[in-house]
Amino acid sequence: MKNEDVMNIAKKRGFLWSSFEIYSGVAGFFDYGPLGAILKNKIMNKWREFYLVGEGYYEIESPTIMPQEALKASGHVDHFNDPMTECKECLEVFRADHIIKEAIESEVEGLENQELTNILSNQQIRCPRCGGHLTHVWSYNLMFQTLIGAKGKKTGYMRPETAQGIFITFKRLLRFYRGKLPFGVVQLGKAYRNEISPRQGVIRLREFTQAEAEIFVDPGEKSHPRFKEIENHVLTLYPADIQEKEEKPLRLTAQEAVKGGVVSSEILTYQLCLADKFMGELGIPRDVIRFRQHLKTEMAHYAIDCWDVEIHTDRYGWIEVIGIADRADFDLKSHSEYSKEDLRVFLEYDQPTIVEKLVLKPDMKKFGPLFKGDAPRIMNVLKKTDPETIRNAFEKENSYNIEIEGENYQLTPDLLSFEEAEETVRGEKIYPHVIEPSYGIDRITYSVLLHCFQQDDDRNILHLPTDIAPVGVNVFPLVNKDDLILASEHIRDDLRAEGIIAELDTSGTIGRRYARSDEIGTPFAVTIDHQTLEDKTVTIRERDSQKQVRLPVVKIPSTINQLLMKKIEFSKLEARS
RNA sequence: GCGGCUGUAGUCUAGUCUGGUUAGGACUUGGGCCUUCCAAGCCUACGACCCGGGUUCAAAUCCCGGCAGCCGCACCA
Repeated sequence: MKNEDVMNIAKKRGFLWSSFEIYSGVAGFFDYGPLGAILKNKIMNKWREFYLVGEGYYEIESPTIMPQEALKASGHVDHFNDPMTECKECLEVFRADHIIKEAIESEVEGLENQELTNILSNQQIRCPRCGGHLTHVWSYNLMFQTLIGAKGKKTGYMRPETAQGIFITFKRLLRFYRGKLPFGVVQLGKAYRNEISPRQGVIRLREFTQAEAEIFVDPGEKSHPRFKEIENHVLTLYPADIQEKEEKPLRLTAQEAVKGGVVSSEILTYQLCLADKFMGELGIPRDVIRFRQHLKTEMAHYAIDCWDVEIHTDRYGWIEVIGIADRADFDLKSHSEYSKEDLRVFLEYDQPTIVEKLVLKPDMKKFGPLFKGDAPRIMNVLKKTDPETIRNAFEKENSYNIEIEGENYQLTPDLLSFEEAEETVRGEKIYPHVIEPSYGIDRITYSVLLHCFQQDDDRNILHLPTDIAPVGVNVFPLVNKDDLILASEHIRDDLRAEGIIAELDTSGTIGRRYARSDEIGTPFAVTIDHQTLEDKTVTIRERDSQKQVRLPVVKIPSTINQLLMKKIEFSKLEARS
């Protein structure tokens, strides 16, 4: 459907409102209204059904404010920081590093703003559009910065993604999973990016909700135990080379995608299928979903393979709603280096292997007195050096020099001896690779509204799947007579007691009530009429078919519940009655 | 961040150019009448000049600034 119609209805009926409206609003922020909040929660809960229940991944919740160090390690402090410059003449804004790179053809990544400013003036680089002078370089950081504590000495940022909370707590998680790969951890929550000029409604938000899973796997074992279950699942794949050739996307089964090397691994393909099934259960039609592989140029340097799940929209074209990446060992390695914590996993071999090894034996009686205070430092370096190198040096030059912080130390054969030793190696420590499906919940919610909405003549219908529709059932007295209203109230209360969100509407005529009910996507309506008072039966009306079935009042709550949970079909009820 | 266009009830809109009485209409919504199945009809009520400043006896209307939206540019690890 059309963006405009959907957004109008979303606004009118309480799904989505732009935030801070009475203060004229702030771009990039949206409120979920009463129905929107339920819908979003139901989508998130369905996600949990897939990943927590289905896959057995546990959920964690970490803070939305993160200290600078953590984001330094993740690369966000440096890479999320764009150096900008403005032309004083035509007022055009540019990325300073891009301009310089083009002008002098050398890499300037990682330079300070002052250095970039100096290069701009020294090299007399001018505005590429009008030749005007450029201003000093300033940083535009896409992270929201804040200060932690009363004295505000510690810099913090609103997290730009939920994933980092999982990587940072990896050691604890590994222990929780008793040290064995593979395992998955998920987090659902808010993330923040201070976009320069967000202008695409709920598609580009400054505060948005992510649902991310981090699946830690053995780098040598990227299969999936349940791949068999999905091997015939057909996906619409749009690989990088096909994009470059400007050809049409491929329709392949999961098995074909793996065998043909289209997707880099079984587990990644499994994740694509899972995402496809998820979108299907949200009522997104097949033909508006495709899986687009990142081009080499757009893929982060550490990623092995990355696929975006894209949904087609009339307004914004194909939009990314899910990113599924093989991030390799980048994050854990980086956090290991910055935090000095060992974030590796011990992988035990099937069979222990015995290796012949040269072992270095320093003669501490001579070593200590000779180097005195420096001895521990030298020992430290020696431990990291391959004994073979040292022995070779001794054979050639009868000495081996090491340099530590400018100081030079000479080691001679009398200080060290070598020994051949047998060592049993039971395994090795490795950084697991990370498979990351990352869902943009707001974009998905928007896509669901967009593609479930339908206009037939004058009738607006939101064809939401029954299990994510905000209101489960509406209860209507056919006409506003006291005894019918009273009976309706009882039925509504019975439905609520069953755990169903049920509403009573007595306003306007019956047709108007059905219309309102359809427009917010309520799958069923129960109508109370004169016959109800005589034989204790009511009708259930199905939103999509507009058909009605008459059932005894006592059966209503359980029947509606089963219909909503998709345990029975409405057409089966029809057949029975 | 830049430029152009725009901003009147929940929605669509008249009025703005050319300043002047109580800002008009339609739909929606609330209440009522009627009504025994899909936005019918009748009565009735609620509801708006984006915000701030300036000019003027007087500003929805003219001017300046801000905010927001749309379009184009730029940005989008």
